[in-house]
Amino acid sequence: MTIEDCRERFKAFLNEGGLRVTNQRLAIFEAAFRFSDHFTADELLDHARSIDSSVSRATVYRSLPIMMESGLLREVDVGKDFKYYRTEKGESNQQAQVFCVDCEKIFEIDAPFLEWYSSTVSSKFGLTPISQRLQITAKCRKYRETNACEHHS
Amino acid sequence: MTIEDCRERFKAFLNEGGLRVTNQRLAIFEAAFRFSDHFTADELLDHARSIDSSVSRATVYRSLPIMMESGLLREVDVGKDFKYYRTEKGESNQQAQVFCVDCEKIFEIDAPFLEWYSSTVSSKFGLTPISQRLQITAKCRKYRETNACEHHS
DNA sequence: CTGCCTGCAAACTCTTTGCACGAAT
DNA sequence: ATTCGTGCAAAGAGTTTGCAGGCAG
Repeated sequence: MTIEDCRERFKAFLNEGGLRVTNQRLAIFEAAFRFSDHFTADELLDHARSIDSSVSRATVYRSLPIMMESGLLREVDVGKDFKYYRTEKGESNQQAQVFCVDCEKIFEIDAPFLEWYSSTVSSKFGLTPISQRLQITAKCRKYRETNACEHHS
Repeated sequence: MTIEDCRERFKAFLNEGGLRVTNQRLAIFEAAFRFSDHFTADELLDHARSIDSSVSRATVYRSLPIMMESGLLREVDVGKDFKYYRTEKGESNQQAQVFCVDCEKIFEIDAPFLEWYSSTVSSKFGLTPISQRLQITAKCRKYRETNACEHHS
């Protein structure tokens, strides 16, 4: 999906839900989609303000759930005390994250077995899976030695 | 490992690290090992206080990292704004969690492939895995309908 | 005795919320 | 004209930390 597709989908989602298409919401949308990568709520606020300086922190936090419900945003929890987000442009939903505690980057990889495995396991407990995530925490020796690494997430 | 083994291991860990064996630390240890299941920092505080009423919240929070370093405690993050903990009595470290959003219980299951998979993936990025977790979020239809379920974690 | 440990309370971080004003439909 | 949306500032939750006194070694 192109960003134009996503923007239309976002507007459609707002309309369908009786939600209003405001400049702030659009600015937050644009800011989110300018990240090629994971970002935090704080970083999103910065970028959104560079597009529309009136955007407030509260509106960012109020918009995040909306974008997640629309399926355009995904929350990534790596066990820190804040969350990362990532736009969802229609890729596979069966991904795992490798989070490096040294360079603090997040790498996404395909894990095609995840969904199958989750439903197999859940059904044993009489449960229905909503989502699954495989998260690997790792360290980077190169970064520890040189305080830099060529990784890009 | 029996709880006695674990207690000795804990004391040994403290001694080796030049840390002191205080009544509070022992009370927190005992409290943790009386849980057969996952618990929160708050619940741990309650139980520890029933053993030694002088235990404070601060000491609980200061003890948790120590117990994790000793390998006797594991942190379980289910994406809520607080963390769960679980004592580690020497079982497999290759487990996945199924977290039910309805009854809020956590089910642990063996996932023997996890470690292998993690190191395979991490090495592609030049990283060394520290830990991995597969976490499945699920819903319980029975609980939603009857507000009760017979699950036990 | 020495210095790590402790309880207390305040501080911190990220996130959420109440309120009155402002803007989309 | 209606409502929903917004910014601001304060509240909230869980966790961490500075400090003065306390206890283990």
